[in-house]
Amino acid sequence: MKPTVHDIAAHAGVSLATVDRVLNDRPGVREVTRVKVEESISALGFVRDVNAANLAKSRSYSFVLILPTGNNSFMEALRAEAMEAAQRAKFERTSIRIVDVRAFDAKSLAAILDGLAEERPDGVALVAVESPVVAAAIDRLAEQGIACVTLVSDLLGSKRVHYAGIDNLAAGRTAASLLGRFLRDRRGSVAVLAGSMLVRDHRERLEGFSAVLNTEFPKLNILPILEGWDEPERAERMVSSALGEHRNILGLYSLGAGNRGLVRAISARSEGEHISVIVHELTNTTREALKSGVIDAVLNQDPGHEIRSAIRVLTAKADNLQIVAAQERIRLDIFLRDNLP
Amino acid sequence: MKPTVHDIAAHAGVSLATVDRVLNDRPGVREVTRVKVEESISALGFVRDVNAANLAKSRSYSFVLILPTGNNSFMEALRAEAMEAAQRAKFERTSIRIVDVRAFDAKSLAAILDGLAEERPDGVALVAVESPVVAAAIDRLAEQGIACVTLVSDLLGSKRVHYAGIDNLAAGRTAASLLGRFLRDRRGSVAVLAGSMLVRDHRERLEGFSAVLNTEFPKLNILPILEGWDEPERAERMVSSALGEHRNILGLYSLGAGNRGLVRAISARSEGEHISVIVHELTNTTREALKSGVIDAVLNQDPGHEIRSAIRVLTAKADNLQIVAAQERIRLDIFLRDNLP
DNA sequence: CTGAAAGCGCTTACAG
DNA sequence: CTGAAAGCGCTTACAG
Repeated sequence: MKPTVHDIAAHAGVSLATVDRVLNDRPGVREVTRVKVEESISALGFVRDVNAANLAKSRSYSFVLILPTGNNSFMEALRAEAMEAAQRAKFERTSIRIVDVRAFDAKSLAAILDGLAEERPDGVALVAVESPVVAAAIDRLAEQGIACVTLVSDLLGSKRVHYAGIDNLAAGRTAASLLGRFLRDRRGSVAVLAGSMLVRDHRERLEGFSAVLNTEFPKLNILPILEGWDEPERAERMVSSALGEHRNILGLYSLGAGNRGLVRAISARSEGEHISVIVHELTNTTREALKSGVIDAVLNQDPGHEIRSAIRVLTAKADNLQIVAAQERIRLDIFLRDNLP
Repeated sequence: MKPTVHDIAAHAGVSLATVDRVLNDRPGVREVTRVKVEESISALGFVRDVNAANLAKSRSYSFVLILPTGNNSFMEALRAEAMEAAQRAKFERTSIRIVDVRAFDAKSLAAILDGLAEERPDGVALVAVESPVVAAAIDRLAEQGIACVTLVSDLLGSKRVHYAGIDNLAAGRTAASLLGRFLRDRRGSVAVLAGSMLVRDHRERLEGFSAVLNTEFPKLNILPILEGWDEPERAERMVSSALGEHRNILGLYSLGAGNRGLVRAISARSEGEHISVIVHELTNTTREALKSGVIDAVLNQDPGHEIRSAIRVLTAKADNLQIVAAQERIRLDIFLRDNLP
């Protein structure tokens, strides 16, 4: 039988309360007593039942997820997953509140974070915006012992305890590697559609992409970056005019959003050979384009995994428990037409 | 405040025991009483605290994982993950026993399954072997209410409650799709190295591979399958002689194990242009070959995810709870040199 | 068919 | 600094 606190108490000749004090590192125990109890703990191989402890404490967790608004398909999916998770969490004494913030609005985000100092949730997950005011707000929460996890977009240099998202440098490198292989031995140009070079994710993807393409596939040259602001209409215009202007475009990497416009622009082409296209995030648009052959590959991050992971990590941090690192690593999914889920 | 059984009892004017009977669908409650309690439950929006219930029941889970022996890198990784999971499980009142069985030995596997009828674990996970005796043994356990989950290799037609593994047809299709794109427009042969055509996984991968290659990439023709029995030495010999015999081999798909031999055979070639190579499972060998450029892509299933998923599913089934389907879907990972974990 | 009481493994005031 | 008792939200004999 697994030993319980009663067994420890009996073995050490102390009361339950004292065992509990030692177990939880609470003050007010004489050194000799503490040692005695600790010896019993290791002698009997005691491991605390966390669920029972949480029940006794009436422990419940309260987390806040701060998600950007906007009609971006990916962010919508992230929000839907967050709402499902919130629903399931109720059964495990965990309450999850979803807070909206305007996308890329560092000031508002920081203000929301500061506002949480009063509510004192057990943890916060946020899609970070790269800004010193946000980092400072995260650090203030950290001071108070409120753990912050960055979601999708990281904020290095802040005191966030974990990042639940993909490695964007690796994503860019992977895109280049795939595109280079798809275009094996051909000579020509590659267009890149980004959202904005002000966003770290996009900069990192571009950096990884450029590095691999330039060193490993020197026959392919990257055209000036198209900044589509993640807007379908603008993306369509930019891609269309690029396709018109440069007749030797062999490949296209879309590292941001707005892929509806990109698909329209490519589909509108009446002539020319197949262009190899790699985009990010599996949405209805990209799924259909993958099936129809307009897009060759989709790099994806699983919003469900990101949300579940963020919550698991926050829960673990709240109780100072270990996480299973491999389980929390967010994969870069590569989808072809043939392995769509 | 979240309502508890006490609140339900008070609201319905009955005792805790009766609430419990209704909650757990136990007999011996008059219909009127049952209705009264159920009304209170929905009126107060009661949801049962599963952890508290498990504590009260002194509920503990006992699962058996049946894993094939052999020095296959993938199976070793699976076993290592199982042992880690067993370690972690102790903290959650779950005991996991790992049982060895000779690989591909249907009779022994069935005997082990039958032997479990006495032990009566709460659930069993096994790497299935395609055989009627195994299916029958799984069904006998199912009759007794012992849930079986197939791991890595499925057994259709049996009463297993879940399959924790990849879609092997999709894996084969993906391999063909990648290889076809890597070899864009070229005309030549593709070699396929399998373990054995007697194993369902391998047959399915080949089926998916052939289907896509034949329909979408007609310039590539598949050479007669090399059966390497998952043994490095034999694989090396077969690949070497195939490379010697067929001078127009452009690509190679290894859908089984024994990749150490394959890498040696390819590395030994002194002449000829780059051959595009796609293999299964990320191991030390394939990781290094990916880095050095001998291999172009690795299709992988995450053994850690498979083990954790099997255990989560068994736990859920043991208590008749829902699983989060998306979380339990085992992805087909595609690794290039650029997105290695 | 129904209920009062004890218990699962821990924690928390409170008293000393 | 230490302990006895009650309690977290459920379930389980046992009695009626």
